[in-house]
Parts: sequence; structure tokens; C-alpha cells
Amino acid sequence: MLDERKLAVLRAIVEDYVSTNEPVGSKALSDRHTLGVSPATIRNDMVALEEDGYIAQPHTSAGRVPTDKGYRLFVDRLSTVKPLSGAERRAIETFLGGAVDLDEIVGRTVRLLAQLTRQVAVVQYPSLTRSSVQHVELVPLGQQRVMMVLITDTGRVEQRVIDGLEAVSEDAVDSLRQMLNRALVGTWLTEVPSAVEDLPGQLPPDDRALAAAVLSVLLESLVERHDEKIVLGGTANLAAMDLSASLRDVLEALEENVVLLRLLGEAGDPSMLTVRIGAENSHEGLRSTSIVSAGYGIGDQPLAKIGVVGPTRMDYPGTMGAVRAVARYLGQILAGQ
Amino acid sequence: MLDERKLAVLRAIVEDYVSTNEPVGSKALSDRHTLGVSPATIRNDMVALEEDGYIAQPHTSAGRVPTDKGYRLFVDRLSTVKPLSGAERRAIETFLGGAVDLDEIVGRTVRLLAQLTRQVAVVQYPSLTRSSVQHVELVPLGQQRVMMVLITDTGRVEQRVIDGLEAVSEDAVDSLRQMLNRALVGTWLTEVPSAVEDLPGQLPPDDRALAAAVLSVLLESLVERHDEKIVLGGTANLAAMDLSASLRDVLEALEENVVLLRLLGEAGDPSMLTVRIGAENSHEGLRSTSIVSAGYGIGDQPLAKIGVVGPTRMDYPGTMGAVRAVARYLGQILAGQ
DNA sequence: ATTAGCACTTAGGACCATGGAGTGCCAGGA
DNA sequence: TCCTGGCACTCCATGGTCCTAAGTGCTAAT
Repeated sequence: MLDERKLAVLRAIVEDYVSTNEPVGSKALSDRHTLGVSPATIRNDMVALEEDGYIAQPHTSAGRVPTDKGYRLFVDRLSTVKPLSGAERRAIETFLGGAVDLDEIVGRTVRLLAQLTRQVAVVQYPSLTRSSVQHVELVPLGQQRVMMVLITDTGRVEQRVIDGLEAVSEDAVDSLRQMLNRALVGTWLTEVPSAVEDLPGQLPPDDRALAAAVLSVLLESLVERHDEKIVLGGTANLAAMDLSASLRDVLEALEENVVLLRLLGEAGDPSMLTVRIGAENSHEGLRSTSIVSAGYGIGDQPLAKIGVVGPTRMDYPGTMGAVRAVARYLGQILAGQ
Repeated sequence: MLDERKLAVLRAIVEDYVSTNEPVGSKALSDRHTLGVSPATIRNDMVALEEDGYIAQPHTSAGRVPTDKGYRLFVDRLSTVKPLSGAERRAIETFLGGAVDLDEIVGRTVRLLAQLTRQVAVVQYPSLTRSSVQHVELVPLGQQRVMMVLITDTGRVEQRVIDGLEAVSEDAVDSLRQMLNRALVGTWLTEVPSAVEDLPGQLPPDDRALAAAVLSVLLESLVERHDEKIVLGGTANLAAMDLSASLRDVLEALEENVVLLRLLGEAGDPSMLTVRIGAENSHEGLRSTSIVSAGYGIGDQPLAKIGVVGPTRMDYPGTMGAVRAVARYLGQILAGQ
């Protein structure tokens, strides 16, 4: 059905179309590539490829253009991830190395990824649920208010003010703080709910109201932040892409964090590179884009994902290489923090 | 020079051009507005307006289009800020009211402003330097590390990890925390450097290394965050604008936080509405956009600014009304926190 | 000072012709 | 059986021409 040569033709079509952005014809193909056969033969192969849905013609008497299915085959079987050049790798190291806190790491990563791929970059903050408690701090603010600060081992900090309490005593706060830290330090955030379950019972009755208020806010902050934070970069590169869909639709989709999170979430195995091409994306506005994403984490502990959004007509090997490399460095940096 | 009628003509031109996006001719003007004179007379006025540089023709035999100078005159003398409708005001209240922490307030504000104006919204986080210390927290993380958390009265939280210490004792951290809070709570961030100056001297020699490390990080975090954080929203609306400059240039400018901060910073009196039109913007890529900005703050204490970026051909009265209203509500919400 | 009338300019759309790139198919050759 | 050269055909893109609608500036009359 699809012999070696037909695959070679498909590969050549994808490569040419990606670099020229024009439908590619049989003559041009046999000129630019050494396929060893005549244009007529290539034409026959093209007919077969078209029948199987890998390529299409915008109109009769035009060259061929890869379909989503064609890109899919190309990514799965005809290409290899392109490693970054030494210069690029060094650029990543120096650029990410200078960051001081989590916000800055994420900010730099997104800019770096956008620049490397010349596309729109998406970076998800390290997931709270995959990290563990490093410390819980309680700070009395006057008589009625207490601030709770939750610090995770990935450097993330959540804080909330608990309001409307009455007559908070320093001692009560102190003992609650100690109890919380004894019970929680080192536990996964997912385990926190069960870990705090019977804490209030261990306290003197006077302090239970405070404990209940703090715990409910603590648990709430865990749940709420399940809708993770995300950062975008390189949207200026959208202007240079010629998306068949309206630019507005794409921008709208990108602004909806929920949409982006779902897209990243849908990607399969978090330790692998995932590519979703064109209509494979469930979101309407992104039907004419492809998304290359990868998980990052510390060691084999996945934390979250990063990705790149570009036209289906993109340089898949290069983009995949950049995404993979940045994901790895990001993991290393976080581990070193 | 510019009698009443000429001004009325200019106003009519601006209004028509903003709503139709097409050069407006003398006939159309006399039809759509009740100026009480014939098209020929309007033409004569137009010649005068053009000589003075308030309007221009894209080409001979086309209608007139306002110039930057024309918009400037319109904004300064021919229009009044349009108050929001009751429904819009209620929408602001309910939408902003539901926010829990600072991030969410800012996030909602930017989306709200983008939606109200159908343009790109910019919101600057409340300035650190204009707020005061509410609490300083020190958290020992093992033997070598201490985390510092600085909480301001505007709800902002800065945290830093201090690394590479040796043999940190709980007691030393406790006494340092108490000392810091005694010295700093309530002081303006700008006053912090002088307030901590002679603190180390009051400590036992053993604790001075720790204190020095903590103070240097504390001061550093104050300085660094002088480059403020900014949030963008509604970039999808860019697609609908027909900017004469390339979309890419505008997107690039908007991605550069530094550029945006400078633009907001350049705006004059922080308590006032500021409008910068077209070439009045120093940044190259924004020559074909206008920026409407306003400061917000608690009481008469200015904190930071918000703004809107759109085409010079924008509905100035409406945009100004929305920006002003949102800035006021934002101040109220922050005061209530 | 205003107005009606008129000649003039220009962008943009409709229409058409043409050239070029690409195709499908067929018959001949390895 | 598979490949190839040749050929007729299709269609888009390009550029030229023409025409209309909208708008202008100017002048003479009110």
C-alpha cells in the first residue's frame, strides 16, 4: 500500500510545504529532492497518497498540500526529533540559569520557548497537587484575622487571609501551627485532606473554632488551585503565521486559560512529547493549529506541562526538539532550587 | 480661526469616522448631522480644518479622516467622558466583588476592562513602594535555609528563600522576626531601608550573620520589584481593529512589559485620566494606537495604573468612561480588602 | 457668507485575456 | 510489471482596461 518511496514522497511534500508555504507539485519535488524517479512517477504516487487522505489539492491543477492525517503520519513515522544546536542549548542554560524565584523561572521559560520556536509558547505552573507540603505558616493579623501561608517543595506559595474570627490568641495560633506542621510536612497535597481529618478533635475545645476555620480555608485553597495557572508568550508570532482560521478565534482560545489547560491535560503520557494536529484539537478555534507539548518534572515526578501552539504547517522536528529540551532544563532548574 | 461651526464639523467627522471606519465626505456629514448648512459650506470648513492639520485626505477625491492632532482637539475640547450605564456599573460591581485574592482581583479587572471597551486592557499590580509593611514572617526550612515572607497592606506577598546559612537556631529566627516586625510594621516600603539600618547592631554577635543575610534579601526584594508586574487582557480584540501598523509590531510592544510600564508611567497626574494619541506614544510599534489610562489607589494614595490600548480611531468618550469607572471601583475593592 | 452647479480626480470593482504551473492519462520502453 | 515522456486539459494568478460612485475644488450667483 504505502511503500518506501511513497513515504519518501510524503516526507518531501511536508518538508517543502513547511518551508515554502506553497502547494508543492511533482516537478518541484523531483528537482529539490533526489528521489531517483521522474515527475510522472511521483504523480502516480501522489494520486495514491491522495486517495488515502494524506495529501490534498487546494484545487485542480494546483500542487499538493499535506492533510492533518499526512502530518500525523509524518510525525509518527517519517521524522525524528531534531536535537538543539550547541549554541541553542547554551542559550537555554544561561537564560534560565539567572532566574531567582518561581515566577521568574516560568516567565523566562515561556519567552525562551517562544523565541526558539518562533511560535506561541505556553507554560503551566508546577502543579500543586503533585508536590508536598514543606511548611505551613500562620500569622495573626490583629485580633480577628489570621493569614495562612502554605509552602510547597516546588517553591510555590499559597496564601489566604482568614477573616471574621474572634479573639485570636497568640498561643492558640502557635499550637495550631505546630500541630499542622507536625501532621503535614512532607505529605503530598493530595493526602492533606485525610491527614487533617481528625486534628480538631485533638485540640482543647476553645481552639477548635480557629482550627476549623483555618482548615477549611486550607482545604479550599488546595481545591481551588486545581485550576492551575498558565502563562503565554510569543503571541506576536501569531501575526506571521497564516492561519486559515480567523486570528481572532485563535487569540480568543489562547486567552481562555481553561481551554489551554484542557488541551495540555488531554495530552497523553506526561513524560512524553505529545503532538496534536489540526482537527485533533477538540477546541473549535484551534482547528487549524497544532500543539506540541511535553511534561516536565523533578526526577520521575511529573509536575506540569509546557507546550507550543503554531500552524499545522510547522516544523515538527525542530519544534519537538525545542519543547523537549526546554522541558528537561526546566525540570533540572526546579530540582536545583 | 476655528469658529464654533468648524469645531462642530470636526466633532461630526470624528464621530462618523469612528463609527463607520470610512473617510467621511461633506454630503454624508450634512445628511447625518443637523449642521444647518449645505455640503459646499462644510467643504469650505474642511479646507480650513485640513490646512490647520486637524483632518487629512487619504487621497484626493476621498473623504476626510481625523489626524492625531484632530483627535487630540476632540478629546480636549469637543467631548465629555461618557458615564457608564447602570447595567454596566452593576456588572462591574458583581464581577469584581467575587474576587478573593489580589491575583484574582487583577485578573478579573483586566478581563472586565477588555470586555467593556472591546479593546486591549492593561492592569498594573499595586505598587509595592506605595504600600506599607503589614507583617514580616521568617520560616526556618531545615538548618541551612530560611524563608522570608513580606506581606503588604495592599494584599501583596513577596517571598524569598535565603540559602547557604549555617546552623540556624529557632530562637535566633524568633527574635529576629520579632525585632523586624517591631521595627517595620506600618512603615512605608520606601522607608524600610533606613528603618533597618541599625538593627543588626542591637543583636547578639552570634545572630548577626543571619540578620545580615535576611536584611540583604529583604532590601533586594524591595528594589527588584520596582519593575512592577503587569497583566494584559483582550488581545483577541486586536484582530478586529484595523491598525495601519502591522499587527506584529503592536503585539510585540504589548508583550514587552517594560514598554507598557513606561507608557503607563509617562502618563501625567496619576489621579487623572490620560489619553495618548498615535504618534504621541514614544514607542515605535504603537504609533497607530491610542492609550487611555488612569491611576487607581486607596483614598488619595495612588498605587498604580490601568489602561486600554486601541486604534487611534476609537470611541474616546466611552473608553474614557469605562477606564475611569473601573479604576475607581478597583480602588474601592482594594480599600475594602 | 453661503450655496448651487460643474468639471475634475481617484479608488475600487467588473470584466477579460493570457501565461504558467500542475494535473491525469496513455502508450511505449526497461 | 513498473517507470517515463508526451500531451491535452484545467485552473489560478496576474495585469490591463473600462466604468462607476463618491468626493473634491472652484466659480458665479444669491
